[in-house]
Amino acid sequence: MDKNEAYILERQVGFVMRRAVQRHIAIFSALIPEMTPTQFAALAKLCELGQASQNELGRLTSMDVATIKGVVDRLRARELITSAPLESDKRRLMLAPTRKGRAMYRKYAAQAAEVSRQTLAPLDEGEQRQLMQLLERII
Amino acid sequence: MDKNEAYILERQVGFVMRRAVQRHIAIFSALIPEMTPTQFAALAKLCELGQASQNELGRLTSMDVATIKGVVDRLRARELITSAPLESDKRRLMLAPTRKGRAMYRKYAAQAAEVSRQTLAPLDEGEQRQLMQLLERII
DNA sequence: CATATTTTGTTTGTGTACAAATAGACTGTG
DNA sequence: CACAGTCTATTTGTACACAAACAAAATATG
Repeated sequence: MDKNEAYILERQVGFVMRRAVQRHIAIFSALIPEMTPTQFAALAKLCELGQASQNELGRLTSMDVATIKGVVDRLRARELITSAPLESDKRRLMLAPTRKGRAMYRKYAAQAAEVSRQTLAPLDEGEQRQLMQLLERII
Repeated sequence: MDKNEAYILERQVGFVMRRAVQRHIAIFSALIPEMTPTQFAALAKLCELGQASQNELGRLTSMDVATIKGVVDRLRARELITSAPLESDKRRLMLAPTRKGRAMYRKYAAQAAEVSRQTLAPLDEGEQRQLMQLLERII
């Protein structure tokens, strides 16, 4: 059994990424305690689009059908978005941000960018770009 | 409102890391459907240590007290680890892998390394090292 | 047109992940 | 010794994340 064959947990990408995500979420919830990264992502994308079906929003934010349903339910419960079945396609549930939802998005967009900055703060600008590019390639 | 100030979800570290983790987990569960990355991490660390308290194992695998409890419960239910209160400190729950647990670890250690390889496959060796080093710095 | 297939959404079950509250055991200090 | 503070584990509640099974609606195809 070669020493180099040893499985070292701390050197596995999955483990390191999981920890990096944990730190990121901690930073997020310190700066934006009002909502989760996931909820903000859905709200931000919906504000960007103006409107979208639940399924569409899920695809664009990388959440599966069950996950996006829960996120949408919670956003709607807080009156940040509305939902209504589409007349022309009764399967689809069209979502749109409320005035309150758009205000919430505007209020926290800068903070959310700050979350990214703080997450990447240990790196200089070139390294930040590098990391982002490398991450995008392993998606 | 400057265009450069726009919040673009797809360019936020948190979002990109979340997607990279999703892909990693998908690769993991394709190669090792028998257990989750988290369960394997706990088992691997426990096999490396020989034994550890639940709390210790949680710290070493970056799982909080509630999370490690659930993971330990499931590993114990599958008879991959044992647990027993420590005589010299009755607060602590000492864990150890069973023979079956060690066999499971040995069986999948190579596969787990392969999961890391496939996750990083889009990158060449230098880029892989770079990514790992950058990730470690933002933990 | 009729039906097979696909798409959208819901539900259920399992598994992380974390906050907060609780209880019991230990340790340190007066 | 007493007891305040700390450590370990448990419990409860909330929130992703995904698989699988289901129903209803739309689309494709023969």
